[in-house]
Amino acid sequence: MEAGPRRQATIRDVARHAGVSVATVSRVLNDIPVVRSEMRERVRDAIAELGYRPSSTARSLSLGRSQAIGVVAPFFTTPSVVERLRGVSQRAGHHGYGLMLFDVETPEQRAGAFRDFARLDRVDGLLVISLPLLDDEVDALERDGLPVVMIDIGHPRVPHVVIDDVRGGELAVEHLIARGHRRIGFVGDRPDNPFGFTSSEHRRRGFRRALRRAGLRPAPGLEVRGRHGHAEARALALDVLRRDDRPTAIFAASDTQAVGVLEAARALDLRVPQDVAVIGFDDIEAAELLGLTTVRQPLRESGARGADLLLAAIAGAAPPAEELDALTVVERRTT
Amino acid sequence: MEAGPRRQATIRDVARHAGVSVATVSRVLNDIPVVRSEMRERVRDAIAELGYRPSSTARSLSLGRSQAIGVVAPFFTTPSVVERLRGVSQRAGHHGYGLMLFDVETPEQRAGAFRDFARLDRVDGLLVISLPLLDDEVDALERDGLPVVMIDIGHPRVPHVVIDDVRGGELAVEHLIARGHRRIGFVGDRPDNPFGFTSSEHRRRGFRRALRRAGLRPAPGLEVRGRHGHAEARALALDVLRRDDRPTAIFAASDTQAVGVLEAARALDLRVPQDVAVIGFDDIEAAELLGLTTVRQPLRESGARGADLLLAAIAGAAPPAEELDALTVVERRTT
DNA sequence: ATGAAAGCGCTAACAG
DNA sequence: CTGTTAGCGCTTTCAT
Repeated sequence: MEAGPRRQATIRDVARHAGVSVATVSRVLNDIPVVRSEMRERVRDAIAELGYRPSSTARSLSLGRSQAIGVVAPFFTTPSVVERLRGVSQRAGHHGYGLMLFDVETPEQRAGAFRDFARLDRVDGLLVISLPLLDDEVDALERDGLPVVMIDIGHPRVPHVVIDDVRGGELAVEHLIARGHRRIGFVGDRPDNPFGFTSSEHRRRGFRRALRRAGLRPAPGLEVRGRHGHAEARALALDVLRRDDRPTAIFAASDTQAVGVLEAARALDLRVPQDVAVIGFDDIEAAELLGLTTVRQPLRESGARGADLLLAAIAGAAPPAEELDALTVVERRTT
Repeated sequence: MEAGPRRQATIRDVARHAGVSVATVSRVLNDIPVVRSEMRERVRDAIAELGYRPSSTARSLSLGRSQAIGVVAPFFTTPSVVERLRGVSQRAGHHGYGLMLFDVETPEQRAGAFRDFARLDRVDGLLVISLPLLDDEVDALERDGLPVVMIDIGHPRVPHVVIDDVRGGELAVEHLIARGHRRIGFVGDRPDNPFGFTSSEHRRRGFRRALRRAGLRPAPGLEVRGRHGHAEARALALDVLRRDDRPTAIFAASDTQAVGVLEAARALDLRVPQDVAVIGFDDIEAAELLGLTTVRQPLRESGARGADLLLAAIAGAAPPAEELDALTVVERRTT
């Protein structure tokens, strides 16, 4: 039952066991071709017999890099982050990099994640998803020489991959207008949200622009904003849908919020899309399941691109800012 | 523009700058009370002026531990994993542990994740979610003295946290029977799935037991199994729902599969729950959004408990196997 | 082609 | 209370 305290074999044990020097073992480990094949064999055998596994911590210290990247994001408050993470994971894994997660669920944690010295140094670079970076933070990161790439939100001094949220908002509204809607509501995040998310406001700008361009004027009461989340969106939508001048369609700044709108419609016994049409934004997994029409943004790809940029930055390049332009309306059953 | 190659300050720089020894700096860093407050001040100032951040890699090497735990799981194929991860993240963060992710999306990756020597040593323990461990793997892990805890699936020699899936299957079917259903179908995973998931079969056992107990006999054609995923489940459900002896209710072994059943029902213009009732398992986030009746298992809590057990194991304890028993049917709109 | 030895940055005896 | 120093396990000159 007792797992005897059998110390892990070290490179020295292997060297001794194989009757060679540690340098030789290291060379074998790193596939450095100079080693005679006979030696190589001896070392390989010793490794197998001892069940030796190199210590990546020691390796990191010696090399000055860790082969891991950190990902800072609100993983569980924002479903789209998980989707992006898929892309990140795929690319990072492909290049032999490990993934260290820093979940940020509250504004306090947010500050902590960047200040957390103890943790930050064990990654070779940082990927920041959906969270804006303050100038001080960028200063600090630059001072430390830690490569950073942002996804879904930009900063003038940081390479990032974003989409054109304003255009996305336009697309959504153009879709509704094309279907004959003239009184269109909007449900989104409040501009002063604690994390500083900005995409909702950009999408609202697109919403307004599309209305204006179509000769429509946004009715003030039909635009509502609140905390992110489907429950909050539900409450907001309830208000809007109870008005006398109830909109015939609602654009929600995210699929999560669109779900809230759908819930509100059901609560009021309104049929979707006959009584009220709904379009969301993102195309998270649940959107397909719910049959939600939405503006699709390439979530997985944004993660993949972000990871690639970061890897390039770690390798010494100075990656550019990128704008992904694959926004499309995915029409399903809610419009 | 050039981020001048300003080398990171080390503990020695701080010591020099403050006119003390590295040992003293180390003591200040680790809050060891013996240091005179005057010294402490000097050190603190030096740290601030130099913008010094301790290297956790060096610390890990010296200490022999990394303050991080690894999580191995099929993160993106199984939505419930993400939910469990919330619990893990919360507890790990609470105890100052970092999280290293090892995503396993294919059976090949699966083998790799456990063999990946280079990565495994940088965590103090391993949490394995929803993936069975082979005896050899457990041997290897024990030999290396790496603490492991499993979630959602057990192994005789590994502490784990599971639920009673058989009982869960019973609950689902009892719920349907209580609503008058007598011809009940089942959609689940095939027993020989590539990852070796087992919960579906256990739930099926519960399904059968409940039928038997109610004096009903399972009609062979109404029980179907295939690859995991909603698309596959949809196809399977389509077959079942097209039969002459179409069931009046279907128990899906997971919410993901229940979604497929719902899609099939819609494709055939069957009303839910009038023409066919559907109950799932897990209570993932989408279940609420879809109004899916389901057997709720405490996903977040399983993650939290697993993390706590692992932390205890790392601290030297020998944690037990645990069975969470908070299974309940959450009735929504599909039954 | 191989080995000896000097780090990488930190912790923890041990001395004083 | 503070400093000296020997590791932690690996990589990498520099010799040979």
